[in-house]
Amino acid sequence: MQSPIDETTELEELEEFIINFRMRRLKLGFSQTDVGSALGKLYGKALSQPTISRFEVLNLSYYKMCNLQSLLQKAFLHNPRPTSEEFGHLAERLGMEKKVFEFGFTQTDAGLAMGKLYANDFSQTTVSRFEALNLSYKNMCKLKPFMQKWVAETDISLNNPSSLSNPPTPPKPIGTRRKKRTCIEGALLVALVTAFGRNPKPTTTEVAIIAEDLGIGREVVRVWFCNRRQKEKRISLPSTHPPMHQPEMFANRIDPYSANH
DNA sequence: ATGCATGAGGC
DNA sequence: CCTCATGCATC
Repeated sequence: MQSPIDETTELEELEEFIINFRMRRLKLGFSQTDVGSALGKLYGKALSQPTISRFEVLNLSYYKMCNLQSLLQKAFLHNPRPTSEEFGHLAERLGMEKKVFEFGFTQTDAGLAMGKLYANDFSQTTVSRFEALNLSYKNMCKLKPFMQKWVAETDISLNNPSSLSNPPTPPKPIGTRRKKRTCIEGALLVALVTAFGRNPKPTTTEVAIIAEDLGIGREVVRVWFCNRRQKEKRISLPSTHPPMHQPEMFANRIDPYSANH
C-alpha cells in the first residue's frame, strides 16, 4: 500500500534534513523547547519544558566547535551531545582551553536569543521525536516545512541579531485537567503485551475482559492498545548509534576507544 | 526520551 | 470506537 522506492528516497532526504536541522539547533545552542517555541505562532500553543538543563551543555560549546573543522565535525557526529567532561577531553586534545569552548557561545548569548522567541508552538516532545525520526513518515513530512522555516530564520539571525522578531506574548490556555498518568509495568505490562501479540485490535468486549482480568480500567486498556498500535507505526531510528549516513568526510572516527581492538 | 492521555476527524 | 497528531508528566 506504500511506495517503497519513493518512500525510501524521500526518507533519506528527510533524514539528511533532520541531521542538518539538529546540527543547527545545537550550533545555536537552542534546546528542543526553544525550537518548539520559536516555531510558534503558527498554532499558538502553550508549552513548558524542563529541558533547560540540557540547554547548558548544548550551548556551551558547539558554536566554537563549528568553527573548527573536520576534527570537530567528526567529534560532533560521533557524539552530538558531549558532557562537560568530554568537552574537557576534546579541548585538551586540541590543545585548547576548555573555557574557550565554554564561552564561545555563552548562556547569556543564548538567553538573549531566547528572550526574543516568538510564541510557542511545537513541544519538546515533538521536536525530539522529529529529530529521532520517531514519528510516522507522514507526520514528519508535515513537520518538515516548519522546521525548515526555523532553520532559515536562525540563519538570518546569525548574521543579523536584531532581525529576530519579537514576541507576542504567549497565551496560556489552561483548561481541563489531565488525568494522572497511569503507570503500567511488570506483570501488568507483560499481560498487555501478550494480549497485544494475540490480538492487537481487541473489540470493546475483549477490552473489557482484559481490563477486568487485570483489574484496571477499561479506558486505560483501550488507550494502551491505541498507543501501542500507534507506536508500531512510527519510523524510529536506532538512535543509540551514530547517524545513519557516513559521508566519507566524516568516515574516520576519532573515538580513541574504537580504534583499539 | 518516552509513556499514557487528549481531542479532532472519520467511519 | 478508531486513527493520528501532539503534548504533559515523568523516567
